[in-house]
Amino acid sequence: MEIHTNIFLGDCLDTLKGIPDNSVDLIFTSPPYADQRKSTYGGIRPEEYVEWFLPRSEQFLRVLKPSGSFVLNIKEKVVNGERSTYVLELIIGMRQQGWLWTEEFIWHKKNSYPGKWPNRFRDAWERLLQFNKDRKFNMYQDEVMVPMGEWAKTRLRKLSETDLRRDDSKVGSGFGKNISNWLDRDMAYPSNVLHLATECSNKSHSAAFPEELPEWFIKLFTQEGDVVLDPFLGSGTTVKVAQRMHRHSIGIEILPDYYYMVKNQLEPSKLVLFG
Amino acid sequence: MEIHTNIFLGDCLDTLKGIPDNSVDLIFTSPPYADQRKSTYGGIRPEEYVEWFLPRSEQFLRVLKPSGSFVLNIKEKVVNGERSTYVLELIIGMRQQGWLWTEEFIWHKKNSYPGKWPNRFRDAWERLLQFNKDRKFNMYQDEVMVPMGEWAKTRLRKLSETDLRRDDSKVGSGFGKNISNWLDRDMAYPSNVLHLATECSNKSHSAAFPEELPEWFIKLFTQEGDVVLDPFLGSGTTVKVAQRMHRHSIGIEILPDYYYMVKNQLEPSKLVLFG
DNA sequence: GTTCCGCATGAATCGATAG
DNA sequence: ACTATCGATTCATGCGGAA
Repeated sequence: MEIHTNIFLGDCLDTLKGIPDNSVDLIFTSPPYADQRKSTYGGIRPEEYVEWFLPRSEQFLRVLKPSGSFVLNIKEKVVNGERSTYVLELIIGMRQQGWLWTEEFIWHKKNSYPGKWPNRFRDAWERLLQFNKDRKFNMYQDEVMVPMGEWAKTRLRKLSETDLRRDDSKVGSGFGKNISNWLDRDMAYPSNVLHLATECSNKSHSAAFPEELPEWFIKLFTQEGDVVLDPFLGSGTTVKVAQRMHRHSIGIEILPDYYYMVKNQLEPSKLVLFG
Repeated sequence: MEIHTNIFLGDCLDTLKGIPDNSVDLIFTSPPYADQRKSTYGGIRPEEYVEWFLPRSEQFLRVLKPSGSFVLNIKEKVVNGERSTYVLELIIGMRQQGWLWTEEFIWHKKNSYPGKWPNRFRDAWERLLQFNKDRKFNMYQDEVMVPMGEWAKTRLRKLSETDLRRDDSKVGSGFGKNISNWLDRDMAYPSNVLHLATECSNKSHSAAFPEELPEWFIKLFTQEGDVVLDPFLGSGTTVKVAQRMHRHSIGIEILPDYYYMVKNQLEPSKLVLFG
């Protein structure tokens, strides 16, 4: 199967108009945060953020399949000693647009940026807002199971005997599905809190998020051959991970520097055999 | 110094009118969440939550000292497959009321309620919203420093003040002192993510939150002799902890059953020497 | 006294069933 | 159609009794 990784140079508001309705399985992105300093990337001011974002999320809504999900990594800045409210207003605005606000995951950054302020601690978490188009959407929970706590080890010893007997009878009837069910007993489903370290800075291009972040949501919300979109590509982490995981992907970036950097780093489209 | 622990039976909207302006150093509370605890509290519906809460938070704003903080423990429930937005609207409404939304702490509940659903993982976190009246407020960061390193996190997370004292008296010479030396060596400031387990099972009266939660914020935002208010007292965790920590406290509870239960559990006002 | 094991129990959420 | 109630699912924790 050939995996297509297409990246575009431009504003996603315009570029997305060339993307058909209902064609994307997962949108994962970390947009430029609102920033006081006009000079930096994007440089949208907090008070303008919602009106800047909503026309774009309208396009996201259009291109997303009804079975797909939109995961938005965002965190409000501190402005004048207060947390800004633009993320709250954004959620409310997107719901009026037709989005369903399904869930808010927390990304707990284990090694957050150090620092000390008189009236504030280090900010060690970010929001991962999950939006959907429809109440029924694809979710492959088994793909992200995690090892259980300590007590499982002692539990398993006792269970194993009856399990084996059950497995034997099942095997006799020709189906071994229960084996994996029981073997998976040391695995549990995760919660809506993710513990990931921020990417170490020994890489030349510091990304906004570690590869584990898009990887987790790509596993959770897509299968191989599905289409992943990142409309604010940045350093390209999302499409790199998508390509590695055998998902088609579309990336859009407004800044030429980032665009060409990502383009050079990506492997060319190629045949990928799997099965 | 005598520590006063006053609890009132009634709706805080009315009861607070007897409390003077600018007289409270910390408000820590966990109001009944929308549609939760219906059997006991009647259950405020999500659509009515903001208009129910705002008149009360107006009183909170009045009684809080300019140097004080208001910490609100809350989490929105899922309604018809979506997260409700009443908490977001509440934040926006309180800012219009004059509150500053200084920070949002995350309480990561390591032992969240179990369950499996096709489109959702277990909810393992709650919000701890910090509001202030003024940009300058009291914050005693050194009081909540934590040991550094992985080993320290697991070993000492639960080491409360009483535990430390017990170690000292038990060993007398060597071990306790080693621990405290080691404690002093590399302490770090915490972040805005708190890891605490919920209290469950066989405690005499299960509280909505563990004692560590009010304890942490009482340490952070007050000194001995300051005044702590919990306008939705519930099982009384906040005032019990405040009393133990030598802070004056005011608790208000609308349900007679809870009120009398807490009243019976509290130690009578007494002379407390500290220095 | 320790360590180990069993068990109850949560600020949950969904889907089906009933008025 | 819209609301209220109920059963099923599931995992970390702390207590109490047992080895």
